[in-house]
Amino acid sequence: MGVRVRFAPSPTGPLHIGGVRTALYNYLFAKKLGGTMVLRIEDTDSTRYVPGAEEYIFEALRWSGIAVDEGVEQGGPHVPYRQSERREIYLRYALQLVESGHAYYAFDTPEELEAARAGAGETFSYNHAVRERLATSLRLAPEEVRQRIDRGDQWVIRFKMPANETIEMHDLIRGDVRVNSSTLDDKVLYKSADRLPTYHLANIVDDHLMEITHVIRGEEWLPSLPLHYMLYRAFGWSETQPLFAHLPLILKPVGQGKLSKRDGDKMGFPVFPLEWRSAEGEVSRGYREDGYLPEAFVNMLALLGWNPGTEQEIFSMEQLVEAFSLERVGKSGARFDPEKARWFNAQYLHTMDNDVLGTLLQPVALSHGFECPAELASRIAALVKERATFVGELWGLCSFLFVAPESYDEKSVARFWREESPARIADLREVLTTVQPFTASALEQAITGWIEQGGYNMGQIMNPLRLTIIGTSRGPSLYDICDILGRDETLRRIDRALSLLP
RNA sequence: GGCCCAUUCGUCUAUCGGUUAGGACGCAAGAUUUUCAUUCUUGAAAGAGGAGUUCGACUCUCCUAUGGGCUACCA
Repeated sequence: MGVRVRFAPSPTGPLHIGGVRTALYNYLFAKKLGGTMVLRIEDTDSTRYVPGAEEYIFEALRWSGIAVDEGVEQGGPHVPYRQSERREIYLRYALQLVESGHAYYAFDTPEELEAARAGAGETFSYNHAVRERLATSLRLAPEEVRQRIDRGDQWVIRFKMPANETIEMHDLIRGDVRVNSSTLDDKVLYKSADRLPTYHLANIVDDHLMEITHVIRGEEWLPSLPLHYMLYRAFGWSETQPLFAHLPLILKPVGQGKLSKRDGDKMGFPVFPLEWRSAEGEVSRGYREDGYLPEAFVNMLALLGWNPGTEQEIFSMEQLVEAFSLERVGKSGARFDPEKARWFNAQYLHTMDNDVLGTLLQPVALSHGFECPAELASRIAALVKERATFVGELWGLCSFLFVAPESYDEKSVARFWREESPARIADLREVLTTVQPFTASALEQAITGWIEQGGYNMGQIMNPLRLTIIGTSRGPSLYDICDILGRDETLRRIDRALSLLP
């Protein structure tokens, strides 16, 4: 049987980039091995359900280019893929565990547990040491248990974690891990209040039923791995238990802790793939809306915690699939670096097709009131793309081609506009009236020839000339600029500058 | 507090007992350019500390420190 992996997010809000990376690694692993990628929605906490979160997850994966083979949207042999629609399944399995003696009913109310915790300090643990004394089916007579349930008392089913047993586990990234079962507590598997399982039960049951072969998830799940091993054993599924790989976490760029929703706004970079508007109207930035190219975003995420073992850094999705392996995923948490994210985007932008960039530029120009033919837009894109990090910067880098300068940058004037500049530019202007054709190469020839003839140096002439035409001292080749502007506009701008500048 | 995981330049990382510890981002300098950016070259920059094991440890073991995660009727 082929490899089957799953990405199983909880619709409690927008997926953050750590989640996207987990999905990505699952996807790369599956595709590399010709396997299947399953998307399962783990909405077993009715109190934390956030409307729209599910659609957000789907769209984020789509935008990132992470294709799902089976799931809520695409269906598959194990429908439904939304856990809230699988309620009966979980109850059946929870009951099976009670019957086999691996789990038990507990009637403690949340308030009672809270009181117990408060009384015992932080050390209270619902485990082998205390369970016999609590209100559970372990202590209560069977009739009373039945009575309480029939009466409608709230109950939960807890896993009966054995005492003092060494649980030996294996992780594809971390190697062997062992832990003594006495340090573990009796986790709730199922709650009567909403007739829904908790993560642990639903997870194991679904991974088993959906024939998942590899569980690739965040490191925050490592502490519950022993429980999951014990659950597989209790069900008698150890033989077909999936292999586990726990991914290192993505940490804040500065300070302590893992990357959180709030870091983005605080430090000026998105932590979400797509923009998200909360019910309260709060807006969180997204990579897509910030102008990142999905290919760059994915490339950047892939290298955060994984490396190919070579010095290659730019990878298409196909190349990532080809190069990916869990063996080369790192063990330690990776601090997120917004600067490197920008660098990746710039790399992709610089190699983007000029025609494509041109079509992106056209609507922006139009929004500023300028109709820009495709061919021209493409030329302009070629001229300025290497100076940009984001598509959104393109307009700012080329707007001078559409709008004549209203004023002249003070610093540039102070630096380049000399006493003799007006006369020389006026002389050069006359040369420009005769250049034929008015193209970049002809202009270059004519202007450099004139400069040489006059015994000037390039900077002495070109800098003031640039100032008159675009109003600043920075930008692409002036010959190209004049070419695009055309003779009339070029001369008009020079005349205007000569009348305004000292 | 308890349990688990981790620890190489500021950051992401390579190294799977023997290397001048390599690359990338960022930073600095230089070159190119009419300017700015790009590009190229160069530079500064690292094995947490202490014990072992070994002819030899960044690499293996232990301890300490630090960082991270978990410790819910959340995932």
